[in-house]
Amino acid sequence: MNFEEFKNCGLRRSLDILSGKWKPLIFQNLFEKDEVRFIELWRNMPRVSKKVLSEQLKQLEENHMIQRIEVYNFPPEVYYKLTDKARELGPILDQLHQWGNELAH
Amino acid sequence: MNFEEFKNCGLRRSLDILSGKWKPLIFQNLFEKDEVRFIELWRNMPRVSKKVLSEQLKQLEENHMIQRIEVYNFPPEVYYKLTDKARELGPILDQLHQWGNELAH
DNA sequence: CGGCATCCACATGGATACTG
DNA sequence: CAGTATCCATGTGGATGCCG
Repeated sequence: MNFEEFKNCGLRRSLDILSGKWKPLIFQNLFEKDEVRFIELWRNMPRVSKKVLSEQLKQLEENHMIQRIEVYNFPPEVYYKLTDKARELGPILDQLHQWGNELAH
Repeated sequence: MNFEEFKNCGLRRSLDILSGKWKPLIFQNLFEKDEVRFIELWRNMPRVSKKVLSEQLKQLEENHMIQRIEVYNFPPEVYYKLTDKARELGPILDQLHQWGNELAH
């Protein structure tokens, strides 16, 4: 594999989608349920600002990993759910999780 | 999974090890052979400076993903090879690669 | 050859306040 | 409630040069 191939290779694309400090935790939260409301997601990761959480969700949406579902209320209600393609990542992330837990530290 | 658990969870650790612009390409090069010499590795990714390549290799070494083998010559010869633990990543990265290639783009 | 030193550009994420 | 706007600190990687 040379550099030009690498730029667009599947591995590079996958890791780019997963890159971001809070992405794995977002995935883990969304795997557990069908839909999760923004505020609930945020309460599960209180160390992140809403700005940053919004950014990461927007990136995941652009990458077709999540679907954004807005209910037109006041106050607003917005839910996020994983796409089918994202759910395929489940078993792979489980393996990474397992492998990482076996590391000495 | 709450935030405190997440900080040290296996998934976060795995992705941290893989994070870095050139890490996947380093892995792919090293998977193909037993040992690879520094200069050969560098020639396979000519868009990266030697400084950056060195940094990424050092991080991988600190994470016990590669072993650094130095031959005391002049000019110096340094080889890198994957550890057994790193080789376990092979099948997982293959799945990520496959999944990434199936994405519409 | 295999680094390291230096300097720099840009991206990422944090803190806070504000708004429809 | 679900964002945006603004400002800022830090980190990551690129460019170049030097050195044993």
